[in-house]
Amino acid sequence: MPLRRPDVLDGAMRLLEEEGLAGLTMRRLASALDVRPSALYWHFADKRALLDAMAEELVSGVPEADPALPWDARASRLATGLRTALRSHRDGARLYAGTFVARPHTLRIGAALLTAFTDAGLPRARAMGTAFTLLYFVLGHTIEEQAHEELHATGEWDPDEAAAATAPYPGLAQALKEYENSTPDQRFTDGLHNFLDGVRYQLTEHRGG
Amino acid sequence: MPLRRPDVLDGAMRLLEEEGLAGLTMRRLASALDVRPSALYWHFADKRALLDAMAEELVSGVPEADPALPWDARASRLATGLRTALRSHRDGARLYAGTFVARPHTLRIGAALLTAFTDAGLPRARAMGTAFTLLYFVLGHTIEEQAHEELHATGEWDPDEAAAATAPYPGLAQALKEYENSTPDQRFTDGLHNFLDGVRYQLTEHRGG
DNA sequence: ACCTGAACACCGTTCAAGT
DNA sequence: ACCTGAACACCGTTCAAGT
Repeated sequence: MPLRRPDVLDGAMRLLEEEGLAGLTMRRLASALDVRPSALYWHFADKRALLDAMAEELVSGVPEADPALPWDARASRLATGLRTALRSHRDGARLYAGTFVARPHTLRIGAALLTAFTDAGLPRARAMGTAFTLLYFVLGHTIEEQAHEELHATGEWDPDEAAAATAPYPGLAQALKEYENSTPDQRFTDGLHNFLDGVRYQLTEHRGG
Repeated sequence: MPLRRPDVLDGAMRLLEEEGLAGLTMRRLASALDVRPSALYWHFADKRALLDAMAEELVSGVPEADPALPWDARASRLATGLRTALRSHRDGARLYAGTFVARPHTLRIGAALLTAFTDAGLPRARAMGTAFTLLYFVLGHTIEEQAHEELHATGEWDPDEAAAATAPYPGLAQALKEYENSTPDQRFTDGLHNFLDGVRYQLTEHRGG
């Protein structure tokens, strides 16, 4: 039976898991699907289109935020849901960041975030900027998490080297150590709460001025 | 006269400007320097090492923050200085984000940011998280800026396509339009100020609790 | 509709050998 | 100390031709 577009997409997601983003090549994907490389170009115009579709697939499961919830709970759930989705595949955050374009699910999440912040009471342009800033936080944090995991998993992490590099800045070394005492989940939640507190602060400022 | 390490680095920075990150290959660099590709490997262990050195070069000019300044002015100057440095070369932000490792200037900037936030009164681990969050903002914002510029410069920007994509979300389309009415500088400054307001809010919270 | 065969124009990297 | 020559093991992509 012939290969279909979704089969190619599925194969690509599996290959990503096994080989990581750097190991995901059209030629390897073809051979995993038992087909010649040129066959893939029947289903996707080029590699970029495949990566875009993969990024879309990745965030397709981010749940809608219940509109009955208050704005901060909605923003919080969207951010957490996005992080979970990005973490659901190896190199997911980097894959997504590399294809950050206007596609249905991405727009859906962006629109929902925006609505949360306009509902909070921010003017539209500012709500847009706030939504972007939250996305930068989620992406940056999750990229960092996954890079960290990858380094440890592949045994590339050298504690001595890290210690040597931070030696000129003992305060930084100490702060990093304390920072890494908490779990990634905890650090993400803390950062998210600080962010939302910042938005609340903007709101009181606005009411006052 | 023979090629030296700094010559290779300089050539690479110039090639980045002309060709962008995707066009920066070892082979093209070699031919720009009038040398065979293998010659480059005498000066740099591999391409990754060259990119790391380029990223370091990029942020080497970020000025020290005057320690006499209040913490928020220091954080603000560091963030602005970093953005300026990243914007000083084509694809600078993407180059830097792709090599975000422990190198002297990067550590120097990180340590300075950390000190700003501990001086503000945040506990060490929280100050560290705050510093990371600010870095995510600067990187994310600058990557987005440069991607936007690149799309316009190469004529790949299609307003009709953009309009069609956001059509299902009129609120989003409208907010994006208003958001893009201001300059990138203004948007960056706004985001930065909101961020610093958030830190100030954390501080009052902390004093109270 | 979907795939193969064969090619094109590239990559990064290694390493013996040259000067 | 610095470079060449020559090769190895890859890439993404195109396109005529097959079924």
